Order: sequence, then structure tokens, then C-alpha cells
Amino acid sequence: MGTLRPDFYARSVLEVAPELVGCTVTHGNVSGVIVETEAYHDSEPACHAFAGLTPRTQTLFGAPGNAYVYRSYGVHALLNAVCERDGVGAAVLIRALEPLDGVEDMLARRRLVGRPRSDGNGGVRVDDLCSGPGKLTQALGIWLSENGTSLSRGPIRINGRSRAWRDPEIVRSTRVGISHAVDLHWRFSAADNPHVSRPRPPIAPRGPALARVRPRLARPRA
DNA sequence: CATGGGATTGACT
DNA sequence: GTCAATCCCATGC
Repeated sequence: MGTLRPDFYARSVLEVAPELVGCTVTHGNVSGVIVETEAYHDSEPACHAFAGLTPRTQTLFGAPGNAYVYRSYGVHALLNAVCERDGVGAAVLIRALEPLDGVEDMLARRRLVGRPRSDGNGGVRVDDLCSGPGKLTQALGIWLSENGTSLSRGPIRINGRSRAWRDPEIVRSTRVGISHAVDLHWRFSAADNPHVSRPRPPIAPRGPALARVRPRLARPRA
């Protein structure tokens, strides 16, 4: 599985977002498999680029295959892959990873946040290491300074799907944490993967029997 | 220039 | 379920 080239990203963000599920993000000696993404496009008001070309959205409107890293809630760095042609503001938000390499380093970084609790990993379970867009940048050590760097040649790399992730089952649902365009089903998650973020997406359709057994999981939002 | 609102998380009730 | 932390930047006066 080689590093994805810019032309992979130079397509509709709605094609790229589900195809990034199963791909691998690498930063330094840590890596993880993407298990959840969201698509954003300047045509809809939840996207930062909806406001047009500003200092903040310059990266978004720039070349496909670059990293758009921005600060969220004044606290967290969120990682996106810029998509579509130069001049279009579109990106895929990387929302969750299944940790692959460097788990010890991820734990070390994630242990530093919040007050330590009295469990084994200083308050962080492996399933929760990268189960959110702010968590995964913390675990991988990705900084705001890497905004605009190439995902093909820069410090952050995204590689194509490994054999184990060929043709993953993907669940489609609404995006998280936004107040506009809430009806768009532009969130893509690996079905039944324990590393996806909250709120958990609807379970994958598997036939009526299982749906009857676990009805409570169908509507996780409160 | 002042203000307000987040593509969130973790701790606490 | 509720809430604070924290800062960039878009918007409006």
C-alpha cells in the first residue's frame, strides 16, 4: 500500500471520504487505520469554506492532497485532507483511527491531557486513544504548524488500504457537532468498529434478527 | 476594535 | 446529561 497521490484527492469529496476509511495515517513512528471520516464542501454552511476565501480557509481552497489542520473550540487540532480541484473549498475530516504502530507513544501523549484517574493507563483506554478528531491528533502528535503540508510528501502521510481493509463495510450517517446542514449524511464509519467516535453511528444493516436483538443501538443520539 | 461562536473533550452530577 | 476550558477568526459596528 503506497502513499496516496494528490490525484486521489482531486475528486468529489463525497467519493474520497468513504474511500479514506481503511487507509492508514502515519506521523513519525506512529500510525493508525482511518475508521471514520466526514465530508465538507464549500457549497454547504457547515464547511469553513462556506464563508469564502479568508486567511483561515486558504488551505481549504488550495491544492488537493494537503493537510488542513485547524484549532477547534480553542483547544484541539483537527486534521482534514483537502479535496477537489484547486479553487474549490472541500476536505475530509479524519474523525477516528484504529491504532496500528506506536501505541505506547500514543498512550504517552494522551496520558498528558486531563486529570489522571486511577486506572492502569492514566485514564486512557486503547479503544479511546484515537476515537475522536481531537484525540487522534493528540495521539499522533500532529500540530497546527502542519497546516498546509502535503499528505504525499510531508510529515503526515496517508497510505492506501492494506489487504485486510479491502472493501470494508461502511455505515453512512449525519455529521457530528455541527449546527448547519445537519441533515446531510456525510459521515462515513467502518461498521461496528470499536474505535469510532461518539455518538456512535447506526449499526450496519445485517438482517431483521440482529436488529431485533439490539434495538437500543439504533438511535444513539440523546 | 469588540464580540460570539464553534467540525471537542474530559470531568463531574 | 451538563459544563468549562480556551483561542482563532468571521462578523458587525
